[in-house]
Amino acid sequence: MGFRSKAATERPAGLGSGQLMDPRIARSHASVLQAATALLVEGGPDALTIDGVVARSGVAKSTVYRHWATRDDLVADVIRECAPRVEPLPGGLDFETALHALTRHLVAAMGDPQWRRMIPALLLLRLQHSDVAQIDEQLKTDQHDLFATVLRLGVQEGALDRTVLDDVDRAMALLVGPVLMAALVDSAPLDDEFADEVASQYLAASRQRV
Amino acid sequence: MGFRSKAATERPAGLGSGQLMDPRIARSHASVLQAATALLVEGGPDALTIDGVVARSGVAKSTVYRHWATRDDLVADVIRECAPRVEPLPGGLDFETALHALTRHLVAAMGDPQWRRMIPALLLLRLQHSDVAQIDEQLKTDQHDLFATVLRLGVQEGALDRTVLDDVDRAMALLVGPVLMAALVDSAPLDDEFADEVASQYLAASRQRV
DNA sequence: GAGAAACGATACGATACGGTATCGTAGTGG
DNA sequence: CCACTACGATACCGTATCGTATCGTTTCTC
Repeated sequence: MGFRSKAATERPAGLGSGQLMDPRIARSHASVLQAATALLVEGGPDALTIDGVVARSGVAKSTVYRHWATRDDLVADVIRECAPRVEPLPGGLDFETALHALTRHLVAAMGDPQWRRMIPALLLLRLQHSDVAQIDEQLKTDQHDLFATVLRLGVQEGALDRTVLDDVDRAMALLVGPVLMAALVDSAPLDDEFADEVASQYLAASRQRV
Repeated sequence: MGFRSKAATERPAGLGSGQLMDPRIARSHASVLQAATALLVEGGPDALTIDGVVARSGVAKSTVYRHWATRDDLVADVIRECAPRVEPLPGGLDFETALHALTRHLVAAMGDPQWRRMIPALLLLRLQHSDVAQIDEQLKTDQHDLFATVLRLGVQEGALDRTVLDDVDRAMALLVGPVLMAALVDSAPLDDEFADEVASQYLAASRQRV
């Protein structure tokens, strides 16, 4: 993932955390990232070329290569920047409301048009690009953990069979799948109503099972 | 989509349908298509290059361009060839069994490893490639019609509210989504058990609604 | 204000790829 | 057996792209 990029977003050694880095670096870094993101979103991975970024951002090619060692590093950074952050849910919720909060959080994350356009690129690049593969795995495990805690809640309340915890991924397929499909194919609007429908559907099925 | 490709798979004018075409054409056509498919599956759209196809298939470049006017036509043909064929369900089924048959048919189609690897490519290419976009739309409308007939069955039996027919796409998101997710992310095995689970979940939720 | 660091502009090399053209060869169908 | 057609090999052109190198200029930091 290009340590140069990391170095550009952190402070140089020997500076306090209040101390900001060279604003020139921040500027060019941000400009490049923005242009690269736009290109990736609009035209897919092939459209994200160095020359394209140079033309669109107004940043010189030499500067781009000062921040990213290679084009692949830039691509990975763009995806990493756009990927939704998985944040834990507030504690103290009962299972049903937690599940609804989870699906709502999900549709909100997948609703970001930039991210929606980036998902196919992520699915493709992760197969050949180890950095992108790592981003994908990170995202997956974070979501997995989040779902596991919510499902554990359901088990504790007796609403779910204990065995769901043995196959969290399967439950995720049932819950995330519809949202992913809606995001990829525009088969349903990504609003809270849809989120609630997905959650309710899962709950209805689990009630019947128990 | 390259009329040349079409011409290569059909018989020259003036021949009866029993009459086969020049076997040399069939051979080279098949070899190219097979090599191109492998390249697309293994390395994504970028890996499907003419030179790569030439190297892998043993067919000369001039021959490739005799059958396909351009690289994009070849790509479209590869996707078209691999895309699952949507065939109507047997008539006379009741709603529940029809729905289960539908989801089973679905997991069978999405289970094809070649097609699974091709879905991200399809999702990306349809945005810039009109031929691929057409394949995607064709597939979508075929599936839509299939689901519509099954859902109509549910309405006739009183198992579904009449309003589902106003938003077949939403129902498809709920039913196809989990399967798509499982195919893309390997979150669940694509077997009949999973298909039945998806169908049952949808049924449980709809029973509760009515 | 001076030194240092980042930047812009540009030229350049290497490579990969799409697509065309040519020509001799081999297989097919009548 | 013969004309015809498809094929293989190869050379070639134009272009896009990655990545490097150089050098004068701007801008920040101290």
